[in-house]
Amino acid sequence: MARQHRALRTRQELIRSAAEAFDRVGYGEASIATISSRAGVSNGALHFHFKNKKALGEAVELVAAQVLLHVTGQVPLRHPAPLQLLIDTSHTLARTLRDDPVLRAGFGLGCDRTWHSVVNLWEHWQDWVQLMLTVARDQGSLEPGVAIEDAVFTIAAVCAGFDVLNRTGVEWEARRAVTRFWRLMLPQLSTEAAREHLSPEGSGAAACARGEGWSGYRDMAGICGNPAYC
Amino acid sequence: MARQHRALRTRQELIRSAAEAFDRVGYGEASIATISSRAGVSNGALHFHFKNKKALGEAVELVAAQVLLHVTGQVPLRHPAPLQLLIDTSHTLARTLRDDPVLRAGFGLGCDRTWHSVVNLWEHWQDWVQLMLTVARDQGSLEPGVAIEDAVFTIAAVCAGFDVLNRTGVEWEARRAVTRFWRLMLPQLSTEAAREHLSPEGSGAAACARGEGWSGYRDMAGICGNPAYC
Amino acid sequence: MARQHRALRTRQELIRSAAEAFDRVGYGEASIATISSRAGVSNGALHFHFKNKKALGEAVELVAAQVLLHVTGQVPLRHPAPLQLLIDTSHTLARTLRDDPVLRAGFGLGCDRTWHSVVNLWEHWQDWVQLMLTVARDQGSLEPGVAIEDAVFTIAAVCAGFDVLNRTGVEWEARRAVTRFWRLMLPQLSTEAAREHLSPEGSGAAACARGEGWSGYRDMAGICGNPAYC
Amino acid sequence: MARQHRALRTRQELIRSAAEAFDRVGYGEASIATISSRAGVSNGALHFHFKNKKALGEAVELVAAQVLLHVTGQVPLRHPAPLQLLIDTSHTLARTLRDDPVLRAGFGLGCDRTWHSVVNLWEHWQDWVQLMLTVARDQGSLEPGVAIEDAVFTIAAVCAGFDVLNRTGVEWEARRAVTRFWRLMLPQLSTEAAREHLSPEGSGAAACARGEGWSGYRDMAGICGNPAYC
DNA sequence: ACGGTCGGGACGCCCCGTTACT
DNA sequence: AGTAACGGGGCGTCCCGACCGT
Repeated sequence: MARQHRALRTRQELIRSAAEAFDRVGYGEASIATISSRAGVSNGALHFHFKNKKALGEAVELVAAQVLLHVTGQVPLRHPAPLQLLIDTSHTLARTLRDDPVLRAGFGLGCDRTWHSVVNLWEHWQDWVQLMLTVARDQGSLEPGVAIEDAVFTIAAVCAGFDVLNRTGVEWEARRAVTRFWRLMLPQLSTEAAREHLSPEGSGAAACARGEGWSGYRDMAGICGNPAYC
Repeated sequence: MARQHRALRTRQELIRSAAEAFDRVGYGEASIATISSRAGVSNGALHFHFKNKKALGEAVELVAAQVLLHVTGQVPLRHPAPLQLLIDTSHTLARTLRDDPVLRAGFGLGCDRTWHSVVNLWEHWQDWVQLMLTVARDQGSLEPGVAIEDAVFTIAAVCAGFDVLNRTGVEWEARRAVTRFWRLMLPQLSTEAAREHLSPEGSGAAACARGEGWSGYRDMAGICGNPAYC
Repeated sequence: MARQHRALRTRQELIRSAAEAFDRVGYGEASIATISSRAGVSNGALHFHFKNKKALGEAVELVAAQVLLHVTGQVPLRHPAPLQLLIDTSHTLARTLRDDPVLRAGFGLGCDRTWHSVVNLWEHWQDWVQLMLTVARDQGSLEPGVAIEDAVFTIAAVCAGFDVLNRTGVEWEARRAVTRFWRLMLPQLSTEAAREHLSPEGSGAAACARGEGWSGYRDMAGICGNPAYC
Repeated sequence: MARQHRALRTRQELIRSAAEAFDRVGYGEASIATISSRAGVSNGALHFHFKNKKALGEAVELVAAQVLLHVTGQVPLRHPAPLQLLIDTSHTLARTLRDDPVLRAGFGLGCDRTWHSVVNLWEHWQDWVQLMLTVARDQGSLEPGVAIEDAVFTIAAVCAGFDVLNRTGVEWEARRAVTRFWRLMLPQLSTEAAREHLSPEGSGAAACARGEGWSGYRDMAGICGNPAYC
């Protein structure tokens, strides 16, 4: 039992270390020697837990997918303000993307030519955005003139773009960039009536301002409780 | 003289081959053996023209920068319709990005963790967008309510996002995606008066529909005429 | 435990093989592929034990230094006949230099333009000669007229010269050459009284004649017991 | 004719450059690219004059042999003071060895494991020493007790040793070292009568003190007049 | 004749992912 | 779970030749 606990920890450390390495230099350039040493275990230990480098990469992707699911949360089909939820979640995504190496690695692997993804996180995100917009339309808070597909593409692209631009070293505060986007897009998207109850900087702004950022591996530990991945 | 011509050809082939390889598997994973063989020359020839793999990467980036300059063209400070020019150029960029491996490689290197860029194409593009919006504002065709910076960030991010989404394997037609974006954004950006003269699918739509896509290395040959880069 | 024994053997084989290669073609020309194959292990095994070719060279030098220390032995400050000890040791050095590839490689690296030494064996030897002559002077068996420094330089140079001349392919028996030198030099160096107890061909001549040459890697194994070097 | 003159110059530059390179890093490590560039010509030019690297090495060795011949000069069988001539020449050799890269390279190649010599300069020198001692014996200025062979070996070894020790980076002034050696050896070698006319520091000491060192490539140019070598 | 430009292969060193055997 | 070892390439360098100007 105690031993299994230790093994779990080792796997988590390995996944974290791998994610950081993938995020830093990409999948291909990340050496498993570095990964294992940064995780504080030996080469042999890594190959005990993960057959391959590929298996390790898949594990990282799967955990990242879990994290993304955790960010989007359970989608209430009858949410009172779906557009605001969309805004808030986009902010959370940007923040998590900044702070959680695993999630960042997961999205990074998605456009890493060195790696063949098994899950497409951007597609997941895109689907979720589409779902929210559909809910908004049903609920009547979406401006009738806009085509949902147009909005979905645009929103997904912007999020992906922020991520890329982050990687290129351009200096900007992600939070502000997202706010800027919504400020510009919101009037176009929402009906006049709904607009005044929406805040582009996120309704949970206060919480964020208090510094409640990424919650560390506490969450991932929960996710990793799923024996299938860790 | 004839010999110089041959060397020039070799360099161009090398740059093209390198760009394709970088685009396919990223800088780090692209082996120079593959690059040289795909260019139809030997390893020795490659190292005769480029001291390093790094030097090769820099050459690709510089040529890509030239291509981008060629896409954006000379910016006429007194353009009759800057917003339309912005739209058209964004379409051209998307198309070129789809068809020209060198440009694609150039942007790809920008977010390749394996590579340390010397030029930031996204920044160039961002600057150009900002310039156009500023011109539009001066000219009065930009809606007074929007902050230029908000728009710049959004537009740049969308373009980058389209590029990334392309890489992730999501299937969509780039042309349509760009059009979708402008259809959504334009009403917000332009004044009522200017709006009716703007077409989100690009004013040169006819030309594009005729299949006048990327013109091959004819252009690059011209660019490479500059002895500083090739 | 048994594994450590195997690793030790591998390292020893590698050092021996490297020394032979360095001695044969010099540091720069000695390919690590040859070294590892001649040691009966793979390329990877070599790099497991030695980070670099440089590290391998340093190991060879350090082991050679140990061997030299073993040849000079513990210097008894109150030796009954320091001059005879000097003579005997010079013979031993010449013999070991002929038979032990590691020591030969160590001295060879010292004047290999391809290699930057970390220890200077010739300097060590020179210091030891100086020490012996000083002891001889204190003891009164050194002719008062000779300056110690003159003798040190000469003796050191002769030893080095024998080594070089060996390498040039000139055929001569080292033993005889050393004897010739002492026969010529001894009358000048020692006092009349001491002279008749000194034999230029070495006091252990009988042992040498019996063919008790270099003892193989038995000694080196002992030296390599020191975990710092092997 | 003028062209031939130019070609001669090129060959000389090449040989000089090669000698310096060989002396610096040894034959194997000296790249012909470096050699040709340091000579101010292109790779192609080098291969026009010398078929391959080996031919270049042989040329260096032959020129060095010429230089050595120039140092030893014509041996007068009836020299008034052969021992003094020996001393003087050994000093000249040491000085030239210090100053002339070609000669140094020649001797260096002799013990370069990377290179298979075609001429053995040390043997040449050894033969010359033997000749001088024989002349001295005939003339009666050599102490009857010493065996010529003993002396030859010793003297040759000392000279070679000085050269090696120089390479190892031990700091000493060559001139003084040679003097030390003769001061020690001379009383043993020469008859009582001859001894007082011999100076260990060389009879041409004054000239040397005036700084008349190595005469530059003026000599080599003469030597290289021999079309067989250059 | 003399020499420069361009290109071809062959290795050399090092690193990496992976695997047996404890 | 860790130690030791394997084999495959990757990059860079090197020696050389083929071809073309003067």
